[in-house]
Formats: sequence, C-alpha cells, structure tokens
Amino acid sequence: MARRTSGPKKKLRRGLWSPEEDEKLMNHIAKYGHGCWSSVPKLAGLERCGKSCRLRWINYLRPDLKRGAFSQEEEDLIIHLHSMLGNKWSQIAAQLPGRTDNEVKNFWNSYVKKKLRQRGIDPATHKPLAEASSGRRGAAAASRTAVFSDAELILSSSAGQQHMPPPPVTKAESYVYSRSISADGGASDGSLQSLSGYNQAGDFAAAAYLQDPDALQPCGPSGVPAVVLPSASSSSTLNSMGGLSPAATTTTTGTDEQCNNNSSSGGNWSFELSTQQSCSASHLPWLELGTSGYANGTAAAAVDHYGAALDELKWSDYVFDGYGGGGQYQPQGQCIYGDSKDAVQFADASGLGSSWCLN
DNA sequence: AAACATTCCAACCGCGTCCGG
DNA sequence: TCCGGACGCGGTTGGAATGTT
Repeated sequence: MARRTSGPKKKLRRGLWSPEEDEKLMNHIAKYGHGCWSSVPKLAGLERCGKSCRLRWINYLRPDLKRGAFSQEEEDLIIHLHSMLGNKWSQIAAQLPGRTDNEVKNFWNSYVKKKLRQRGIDPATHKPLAEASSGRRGAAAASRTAVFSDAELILSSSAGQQHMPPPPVTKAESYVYSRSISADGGASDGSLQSLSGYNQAGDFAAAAYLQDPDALQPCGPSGVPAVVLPSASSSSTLNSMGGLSPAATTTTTGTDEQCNNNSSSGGNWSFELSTQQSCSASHLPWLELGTSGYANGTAAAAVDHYGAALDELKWSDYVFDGYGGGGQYQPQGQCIYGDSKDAVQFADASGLGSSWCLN
C-alpha cells in the first residue's frame, strides 16, 4: 500500500472537513483558483493533501453544484446512461448538470440499484435477473419486466428505417421498458414506465440511441451544434464560477488557469448554440432520433428551436429548477451533454418544447 | 428511552493516464 | 525512452443520521 503522504512531513488532517477548512479552501480558490492542487493546501493554510482539497472542492464546495434529491428525470437519465456506459460515473455525471460523479455513484448504489432489483432487473447488466438464474422463475421474471433484447432495443417509429448496428462496446446496451407490461407486472404503478425514461405516453415513441458510448464525446467529426454547460465533475469546473457564461467555452478548451481568469465577472448565465456549422440534427453521428415525437418536423428544426430558447435560458434556472421541475414529465426530451471538458451536445429524442431544457 | 440495525454519503484509497523533464 | 509528479476515476469504507425494535 502506497504511503498516504510523502515523507515525514507534518501530519495531515483527514476525515470530515470543518467549516473553517471549507472557508479557507473556498477563499483561496475564489482568489487564486486551484492551480496545482498539490500546492493548494499549503497556500490555503490547510493541513490537508491536495487530493483531499480537490475532492472537497469538486464534490462539495463548488458553487455550481446542484443540491437536493435527484429528480425523476435525472434518475431516468442515470439509468439510461448506465445501461450504455456502465459504471462510468464521471461520464454519466457529465450529463447531469450540477451533479458530481460521486453523487451519482452514491445515488446509484444506495437507491437505483435496489429499485432495479425490485423490478427484477439486474442493475449491473440492465437485463432481467432471470437471465442470471435460468429456469421457470427466471422466465417469469423476464416476462414480468418485459425487457427487450438488445436486438429490439434500437427502435424508431420511422417505418423502414434501419436500425443502427449494435454498439461496438459490449457494455453499451440500451433498451426500453414497454408500457404494455401486464398490470400486475410491476409497471402499473407507473414507476417502471419511467424507469428508462422512455415511456411517458402510450406506445414507445422515440428514444435517443447512442451509437456507442464514445458518442457522448462532444463535437463529433461532422461538427454538431453544441451547447456548453458546466459539468459538475469535469475539469471545466471553474468555467462555471462567478457567472462565466458556459457558452464562453464552446470552442475553447482552456486550461484551468485560463478558466480561473475568466471566472471573475458576475452576471447571468446564458446559453448559446455555437455556430460552428449549420447542421441538421439528423446528421448527428451519435444520435438517432425517433421521429414520431417530432411533431414539428425535422430534427434540424428542433435544434433551431432549442437554440432560440436556450438563448434566453439562464444557467441558474437550468441548474436549480430547470430540470423539468414542476412540469409534466417528458423524458424523451433530453439534453445529452457531451464530454464536459469541451462541449455539450444538445439532443432531443422526442418532441419539441419538452423537458427541463426549455422550462 | 435505549439498543440495535440500516441507510446514506463524504471522504479515502489505489490504480491508470497524461505530461513534462 | 524512462521516470516521476499531478490529476482523474471507480471502488470502497467509516461514521453520522435515521429507522426499527
């Protein structure tokens, strides 16, 4: 086991952080940014290791963190992303503004896992528990949960539209829960319907299909409209401090130091669609959009629509109550964020005007 | 009210990756 | 190319908070 600290230096504090320590760290970072984490404790007057300071900042002290319980939409998104990405908590958290990987991980382990198991779903594989224990009991469970096989997962309401090939990474398994599950099968309570976030209304309508987990990376080769949001678990942390517009980082991937320099001014958050290229959402290489939800036509129209709406959206709205709060649950409309380090993809999988993105 | 059990989450740990010297 | 420091990530743990008996 590696030494926890280097050399016979003075003993470093461990365990819970005191309010005084928090204040020191916050003050230091507010003034100077974190720079090199290993130097932070010394400069901030803390008897902690840099790693501990970094963790404390990322998971607790950052001003852009979203607090409180996970919303149903967040839960659905987590489940869906986990089905594709596995335990890539940082990538999952990158899709959840204001949430940290640690938070998502804890939420998963303490709540979602149990919930899925109660539904007869293996949280590790997102397949029926029945598959692990074959036999009549398993078959019954499979029937009860009505989870589709991978081959059936990628659905589109467009007749004749070819399914995308299966993701190349085996972990990437995505499927949906049908609402047509028998009433006594656990779906009637409504919770299962929303488990994957796909079955709000009647028949399965549309689902975002990620071609592969890497597709979550921003700015695919074809160059797509991007909306940049601060991530709770990324190195872009400081972009979100002090009122810096997330959009400011749309086309730049600055260093932490650069971020620090940009974080001094106040003001409202705003979103902007980058204008790198005009691009139809249907060209998104990483996303297949079901079309039935597009009442107004093309995916490109959706992008335009979002672009206009986002221009007026304040970050604070987005973070603190924009996540569909108060509105009808519309899980198909989701902002699918790219890797927070650079940019964020904005995607809609069902219909216009849906979801927390637009308030 | 006390003892015990369970849950939850902040923090720690170790490993992998990146990058500069 | 190698080495070491810094960082990021996922898994695990400790203990406070909460629930149950």
